[in-house]
Amino acid sequence: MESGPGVDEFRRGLLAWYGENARDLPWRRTADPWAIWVSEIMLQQTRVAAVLEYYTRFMERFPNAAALAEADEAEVLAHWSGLGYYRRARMLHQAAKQIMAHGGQIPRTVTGLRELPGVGEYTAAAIASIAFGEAAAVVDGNVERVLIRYMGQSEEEESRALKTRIQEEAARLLDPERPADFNQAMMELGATMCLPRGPLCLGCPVQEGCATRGEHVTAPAKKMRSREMAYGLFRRKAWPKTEVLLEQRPADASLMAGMWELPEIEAKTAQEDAPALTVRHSITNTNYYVSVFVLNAQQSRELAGTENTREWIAARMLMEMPLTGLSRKILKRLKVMPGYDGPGPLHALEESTDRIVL
DNA sequence: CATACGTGGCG
DNA sequence: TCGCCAAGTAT
Repeated sequence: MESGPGVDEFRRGLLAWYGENARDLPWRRTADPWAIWVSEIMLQQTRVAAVLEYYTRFMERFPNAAALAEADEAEVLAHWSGLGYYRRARMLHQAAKQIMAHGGQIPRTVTGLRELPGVGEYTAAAIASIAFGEAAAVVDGNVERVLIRYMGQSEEEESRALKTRIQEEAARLLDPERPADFNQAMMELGATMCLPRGPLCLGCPVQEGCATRGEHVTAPAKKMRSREMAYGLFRRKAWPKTEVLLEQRPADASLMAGMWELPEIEAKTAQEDAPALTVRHSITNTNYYVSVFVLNAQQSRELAGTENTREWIAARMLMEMPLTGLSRKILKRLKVMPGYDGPGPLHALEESTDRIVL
């Protein structure tokens, strides 16, 4: 009853392939549960390439749960700024506090981990297996796609039944001797070989037992909406004391609550000059076409009133602000704040930069 | 169970 | 200028 057809071959083939092809990623070089936990949260719905730009810097500042628990939320968000899904950062912060309030030990089991805010079925299984060796099968988007293809799928199967079948198949195939490697191998296979479109079946280690060799129906996508808007980059004082006007989103906003951004201005208002910058920014299913106008302190008086907090922020402080990704992007493009040189500590605004370039 | 939640890159 | 994604969770 233990192993159905082909299970041993599946495990052997997959693990051998993973041994040869695993990408060298920072969170694969550690056995520290905290480091693995942080990586799993950052990787939720987020590309590896994007996480790499944040992970090391975050871990240097918050090397353990205690460090994060002691930090202010604003600083946590500042280190997450641009990564998206900020609720993840808030929940991770809450979870760290929760752990420190209960003795400081990270739970070692799926059941225990599942209690933590921000840790769902996938993440609990990932941490339990990778950090603690529990034989729990992970099912993320990659694994789901791999298994649907591997098992085959009938037209009339209900989605609930399919989910169950995927979970069961993942558990059946899981190598109980090496759950950490097996789970990561499954995800790696989905991420690098069993691609959503154009799967690389010829190089697939489990091709032989695969029912479909790559067929996969994808759900029709939702329509994108478009919206035009404009931001004002209001500035005052000369370099290096330059300040820009920022506005804080309401604490109860559904989107990016409590984070700071440039003040929005009337998109239609006749601006004398062309925008200093135009960018597209898509959030969920809305494409924002954003124009940014550079304005002076005088003109800030023409701003519409708001309940929100507005403050003049020194350019050199921007790195420490929990900015929205869009405002961060704009401030970097306009060289009001420096970009990152990849992973590493935050660096201060360089003194060599003479003045704002527009 | 559907929906909201962010972002940057690519064709 | 536009569609689609990528290691999910909470409600």
